[in-house]
Amino acid sequence: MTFGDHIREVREQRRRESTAFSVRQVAQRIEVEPAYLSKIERNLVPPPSERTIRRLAEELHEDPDVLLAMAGKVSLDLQEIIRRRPRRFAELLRQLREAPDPALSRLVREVRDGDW
Amino acid sequence: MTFGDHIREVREQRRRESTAFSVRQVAQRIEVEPAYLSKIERNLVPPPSERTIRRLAEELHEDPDVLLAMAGKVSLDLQEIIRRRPRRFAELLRQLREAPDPALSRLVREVRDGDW
DNA sequence: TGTCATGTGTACTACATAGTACACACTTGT
DNA sequence: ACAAGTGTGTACTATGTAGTACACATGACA
Repeated sequence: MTFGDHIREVREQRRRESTAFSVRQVAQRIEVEPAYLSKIERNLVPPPSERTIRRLAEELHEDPDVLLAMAGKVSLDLQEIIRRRPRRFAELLRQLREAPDPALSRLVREVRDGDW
Repeated sequence: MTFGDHIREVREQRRRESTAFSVRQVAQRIEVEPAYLSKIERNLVPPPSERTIRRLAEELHEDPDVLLAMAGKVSLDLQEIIRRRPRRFAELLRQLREAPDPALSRLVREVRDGDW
């Protein structure tokens, strides 16, 4: 599923409950032209900038990192973290590339809880 | 120190030993115009593309991830790893943002050795 | 002394990114 | 019936990215 398809689906879903989620109204709140949002949802243009994706995420209660990933992007703050210590983070990420999801999940939890 | 400064320094250093490291010769081997490499080294243009940075890294025996970081970029293969599981990797990286370097280093080692 | 390589200044270009602006046809509530 | 809101087609634009092409002055060296 493309970025545009997903946005359209989520927006329409919100719309069933609230009427305030027309293309025009959402576009106005995230400060882009309605025609542009329409094109995004129909995949007539590439996904928008990180800034616009973040506003969309907030408006639709979606995870910004997931939306960015669907758009083929990585959050600038994550890039910044990597850039500060490129060797260590590059090695860590490449080691974890093929890690099964439960293992990765456990690692995240352990790091969070300080058990390491 | 900027990307350009660093490249100039490393290239000149290699040159003291080998004569094959003039701007022109290196430029030819990495397949860019000499004038362009010259401008890169003097910071007259922004750092080049990932592709060109990788060729420079190989030519000068430098770590590509470090050069990319100096250029304000993150390797596309690392971005790809994050994009495949954005939630987990986003959380992991943000948790490790402030981790002291020895701790990070230990974690990398532990993951590498499978002690986890 | 001529030639050869060197570094660099200037001008230009192709393509991508991230949108805006406006008009139009259709539907819908009153 | 009509005003208001809706989604969208078309045309255009500004800025960034990633370079190329060529000419020129300088220095080395045989």
